[in-house]
Amino acid sequence: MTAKPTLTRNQTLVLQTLTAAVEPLSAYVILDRLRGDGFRAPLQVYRALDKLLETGLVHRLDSLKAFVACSHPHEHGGEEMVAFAICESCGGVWEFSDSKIEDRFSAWAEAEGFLTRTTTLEISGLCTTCRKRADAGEALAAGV
Amino acid sequence: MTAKPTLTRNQTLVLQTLTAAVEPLSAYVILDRLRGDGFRAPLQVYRALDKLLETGLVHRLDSLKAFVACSHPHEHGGEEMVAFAICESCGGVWEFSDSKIEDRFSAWAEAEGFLTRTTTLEISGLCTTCRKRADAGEALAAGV
DNA sequence: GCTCCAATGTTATATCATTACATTATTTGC
DNA sequence: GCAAATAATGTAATGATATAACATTGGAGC
Repeated sequence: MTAKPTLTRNQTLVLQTLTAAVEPLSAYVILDRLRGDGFRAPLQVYRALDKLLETGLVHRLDSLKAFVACSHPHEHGGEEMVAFAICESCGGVWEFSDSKIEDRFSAWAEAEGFLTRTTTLEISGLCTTCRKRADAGEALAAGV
Repeated sequence: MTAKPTLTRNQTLVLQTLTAAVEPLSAYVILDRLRGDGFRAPLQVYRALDKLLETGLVHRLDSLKAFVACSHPHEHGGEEMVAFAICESCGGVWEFSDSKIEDRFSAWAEAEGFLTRTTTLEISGLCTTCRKRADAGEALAAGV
């Protein structure tokens, strides 16, 4: 909805840093990676993040206290309910949305008269790759 | 599943504090409320919380960095996927679960080979009471 | 009593986030 | 263009949340 939000220098740098990273990054890690670009204080990162979160270009993973670039190529700033799967082993994040999930939350909210503003939907565990590796490791440890 | 976990003194005190509170409490607020009972350091609270979280008697609301006593009278320590609605205005929390939501997350996980360990499902907004109050306030402000 | 292990106490520190205020850029109206 | 208004930035200090490390205590089982 927000039509092409032109980003400032700091916002661009923060977004680039997140986009280049494979894992979610904490604000302080972002800060460290941008010291070469003149960043000196956490607030520079947090302020850029605030704007990026507003426009939906970045998401905050509450369960990790970390940030990721939005992987949805399509719309930004929308109201779509988005969920994340986070691998505890490799740190990978999968962003997905499911209209049925959204429907059920909406149904609950409507029944209760609750007006939903923001959502935090995160599941943590092991991704398929790490799960297989863990299984192999356990098998080895068990002497199989 | 965990059959009647006998709580220690500190765990009991922390749980009582959370149960008595109407809103979620941060660890440091819990600490302050228990100073009269001899609590002196954050770790005393966090350690008690760790155990209470393990057994499912308490939940952590990641989006608030705060803790609430579990309102489910039935089973504890179970694997049930539980969701929370949090009112940004009054601080109230509603705990609910929906097997359809659970099913959809499970379906996604199964399709991706993801092994779910923990979930964070939180929606924030306005509860029905606060929403009505807000509407009334706006109407007033608009001079209606 | 002794041993083992879980729980506790205590200090220090790590990590995450915001307040407050001064300064610089950018836009807007004229 | 130019001044006023607004948004973004810089900087220092502080607040809020969480954990590490290590010493001590308290029971359960023998």
